[in-house]
Amino acid sequence: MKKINVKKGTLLQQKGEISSKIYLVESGLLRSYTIDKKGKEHIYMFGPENWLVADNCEPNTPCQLFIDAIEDSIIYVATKEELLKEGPDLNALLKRLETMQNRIIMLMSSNAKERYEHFVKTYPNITQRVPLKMVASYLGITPEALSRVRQVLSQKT
Amino acid sequence: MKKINVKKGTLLQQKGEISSKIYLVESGLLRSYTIDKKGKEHIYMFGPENWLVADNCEPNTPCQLFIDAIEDSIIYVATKEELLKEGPDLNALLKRLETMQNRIIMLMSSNAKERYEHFVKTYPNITQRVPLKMVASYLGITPEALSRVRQVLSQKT
DNA sequence: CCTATGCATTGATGTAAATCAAGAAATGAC
DNA sequence: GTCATTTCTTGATTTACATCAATGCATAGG
Repeated sequence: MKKINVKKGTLLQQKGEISSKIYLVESGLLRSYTIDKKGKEHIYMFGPENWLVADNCEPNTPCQLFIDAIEDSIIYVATKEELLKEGPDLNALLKRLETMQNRIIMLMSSNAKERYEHFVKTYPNITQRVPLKMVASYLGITPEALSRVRQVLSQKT
Repeated sequence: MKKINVKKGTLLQQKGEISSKIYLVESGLLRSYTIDKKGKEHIYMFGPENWLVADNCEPNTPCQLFIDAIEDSIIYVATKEELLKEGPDLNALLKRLETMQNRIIMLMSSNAKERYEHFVKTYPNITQRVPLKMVASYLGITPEALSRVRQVLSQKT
């Protein structure tokens, strides 16, 4: 498990690579995202401190996700084989499944405003660290739509 | 790990229950779903033969999902504790993560037609076994929208 | 310091899908 | 079998959000 420093903007993994790695964030902020056929970016996950960032693709197939650093970060890198050998953290895996379940339910049932509220709950401390357009991309809405949602929410306070 | 027979329509688990179980489907078809505050149903997952159906909620907290049988089914039931003790199937877990990742990307980036095509790929053999309105609920669209999508797709063949 | 580049906001317009409504078809109960 | 209930389809209308476009603000680089 190698420890590395990366500068803001560093691309750690490209869509299409075969042996996608696992990244454990010690400090800083990563993001994983995909680009669809229309060239549009969709953020799959943010990786702040202590999060595990990875592409859960099948072994030995091209991965789907790009991973890069939104902030200068210190991260541990491991191959999936390494992690499997030493026995992965089951609790972390279950926690991950829970997060994804919540996200799926959110995406199926929520409008723009509810999605934003869900995001604030899931990532309480990173709203100020991430540009609005990335939050919008994570939520599956446009920056314009998110801007308007935040406007009405801020008027309520 | 108990083996049980359930009739079509049997409710195995309610939203709000504390000790949610794990269900391994031997034959038949289960579904897990939630009901939002407007009373609308959202299907989280179908469970055909050999699928594992479960609510990935935190231990000892109320679960989110209802689980019931869409067909007469034969299933194995286990508590999460049991499964953790005997060491869960890592490959199945990773496969599950992959499925969910694909679903999330689909929900963020696809329109009604693409969602339906994604569904047919993910569950090739159950389109005929599941009423249209449930497929629509799984895809996060209305039955009306799905009906229209299928109409234009069938004209193309 | 000034200018270029990217980001956020705001307004006008377009559009996919939701909602509402009614009828047809399928399914199930008796 | 008939009747009742649910599901599916089709059409008309509405709506939330996307798209397009313009402007204002930052931040970064020379």
